[in-house]
Amino acid sequence: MDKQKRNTKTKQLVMNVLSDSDSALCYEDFDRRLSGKMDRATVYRILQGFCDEGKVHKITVENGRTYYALCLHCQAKNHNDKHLHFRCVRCETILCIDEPFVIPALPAGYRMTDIQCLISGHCPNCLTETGL
Amino acid sequence: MDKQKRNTKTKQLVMNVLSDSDSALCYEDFDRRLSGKMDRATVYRILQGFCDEGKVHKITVENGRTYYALCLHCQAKNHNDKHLHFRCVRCETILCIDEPFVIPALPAGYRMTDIQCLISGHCPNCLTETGL
DNA sequence: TTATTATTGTAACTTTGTCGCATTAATTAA
DNA sequence: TTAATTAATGCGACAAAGTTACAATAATAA
Repeated sequence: MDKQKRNTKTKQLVMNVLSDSDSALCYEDFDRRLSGKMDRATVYRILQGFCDEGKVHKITVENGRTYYALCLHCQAKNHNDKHLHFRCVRCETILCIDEPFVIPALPAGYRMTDIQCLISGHCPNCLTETGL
Repeated sequence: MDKQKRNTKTKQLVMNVLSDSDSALCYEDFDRRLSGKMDRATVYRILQGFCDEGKVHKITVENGRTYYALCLHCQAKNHNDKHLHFRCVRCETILCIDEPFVIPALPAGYRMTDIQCLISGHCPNCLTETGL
């Protein structure tokens, strides 16, 4: 029997932050946007809850931080599959690339349940700004 | 002017641990295999040095840990490209898949410099053991 | 053998994230 | 509307990952 969830003010606030952003956010981002008014443990718990519900997905980045993004296009059932993420090495923005991509084949004997693909590089904005 | 590197005993020990393993290792693994005799900061510094030299590459995993693996097949120049890694969710082994894979295309305006692709699932050994 | 300086160990520190527990508040029943 | 139930929150303590400053040590070159 699952615990039933409650629709609290804090959850709404976190969800608003997610909705208002077009890129993935790490804890620091949430803390800043919530003006430090919400406890760290609460933020993490709420985000983890959203992940468990399939509303949000996690992106683990080389800087050791975890980023969270709303699952808009992949809300359906297999929201764990086919995630392609992009990280700009200049402005450090992390975002979801919504275009489908070819999932790499594994050698015989392996079974895939999830795939995380993170491409680093320059986003369009930083490319123009640096003139690369 | 780059600092010149020195070939120290500690570096050799760390390199031996890497060579003796057929999977990627996290700090905890190094510490265990080195019997806790080497300082944490030293281990991290040496591993970071190997990464900078292109001998080793990093894999960042959802558990928040960083794994390190010898760059055997991709030793050449563009060792950052085309990495496909596999993580067994049962035995927690992380390894490099040496087969080439199709690098996903980015939308126009983006430039890729690196790609990290981590596939989670069951490895052949755990598949047989669990009878899945 | 000596001088130079890269490397190491130590300790302190930062950041990320988790956990137990008392308190608060959302929901349900009365 | 009020009272009862229990999910959710805030707090504090904690653990793990990783970094940094600095003094001591040890490769390398002279």
